[in-house]
Amino acid sequence: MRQIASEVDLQAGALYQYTPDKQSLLANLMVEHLSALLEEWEAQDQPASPIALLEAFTRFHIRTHLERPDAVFVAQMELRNLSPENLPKINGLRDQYEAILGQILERGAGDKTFAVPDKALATKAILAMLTGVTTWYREDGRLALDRVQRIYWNMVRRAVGIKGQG
Amino acid sequence: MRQIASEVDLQAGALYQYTPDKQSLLANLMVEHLSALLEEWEAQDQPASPIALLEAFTRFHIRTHLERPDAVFVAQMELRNLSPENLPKINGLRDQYEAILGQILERGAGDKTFAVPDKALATKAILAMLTGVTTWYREDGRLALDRVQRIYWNMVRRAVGIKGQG
DNA sequence: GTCTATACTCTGATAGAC
DNA sequence: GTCTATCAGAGTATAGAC
Repeated sequence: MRQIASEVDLQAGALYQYTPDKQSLLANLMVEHLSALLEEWEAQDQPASPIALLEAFTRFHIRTHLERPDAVFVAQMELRNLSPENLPKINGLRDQYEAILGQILERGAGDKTFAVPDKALATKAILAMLTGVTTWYREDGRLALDRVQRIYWNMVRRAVGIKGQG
Repeated sequence: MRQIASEVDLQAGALYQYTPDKQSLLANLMVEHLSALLEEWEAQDQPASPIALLEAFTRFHIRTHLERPDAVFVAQMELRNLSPENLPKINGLRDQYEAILGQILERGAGDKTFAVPDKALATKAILAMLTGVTTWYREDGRLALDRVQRIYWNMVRRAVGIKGQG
């Protein structure tokens, strides 16, 4: 709390005007992060075809996660510090987000565009792969965002068994 | 330290017979974890063909990581708590491990068995995908290890552009 | 090699003045 | 709404007895 206060040029005690305690602060950060992702996806143009939709989601996930490295870091590293009261709420939001990809895979598998033997597992695998960009991406690195998105989309596309283009 | 001591039925002070301080304890845990992975891979039978080698690595990574969930958790979550002296050593070991997969992709790309546009990126993407199993796998869950290995291998195989089998 | 006791520091949170 | 001052507890680590 003292470190946070110092970042905003306050004394630690003054923070308690803005949060009842540290746990609420953490939980709210995570709720806002996940809610923002969900809302931003909803607000986006969503293509009709499963392939275009999967590509849109892939690019969306990479872009949004690289835009907020701090929030992503907190959401990943501080899960274990959520109280038993707050954990279910955050897990619910994570499940909602995961369900977006799950449903895309479902649709693509339904009309035989994708070949995924286990949709739940493929969902988790793809999300882990995509979220992984946040661990190595540097804005001043050798790869521009669009190039990263292309390369990952190429792997996702092949992982779900879409034919063509090698 | 008090929690650790209690787990082994000691008082906190007694732990300092076994480690000079907490930071060394953490660093040693990580070094041993990563070294064990490297040694275990070296000791394994290593197929000659890139495809068989990639499958062997995929199954190896999943199996070993599911065998030591605690070590994997610590290695992922406590990186940020390594001192500037210890961080480079651990990063070096991580790089060594990553290089195993990197070289496999290199070989497969060299003889045109794989089609990977960016080897460094594919390495990171595949590792993130595979390591992700530790976040959801439960021993009493619906999927046996071998089934998980098969499904992931199927996705890895396709992600690197190996033809056939859908 | 383990214990008890303790030094010292840091932490989250509260009280009361302004 | 922010400050100073402070509390109670926990943290790592050390000292000295056994």
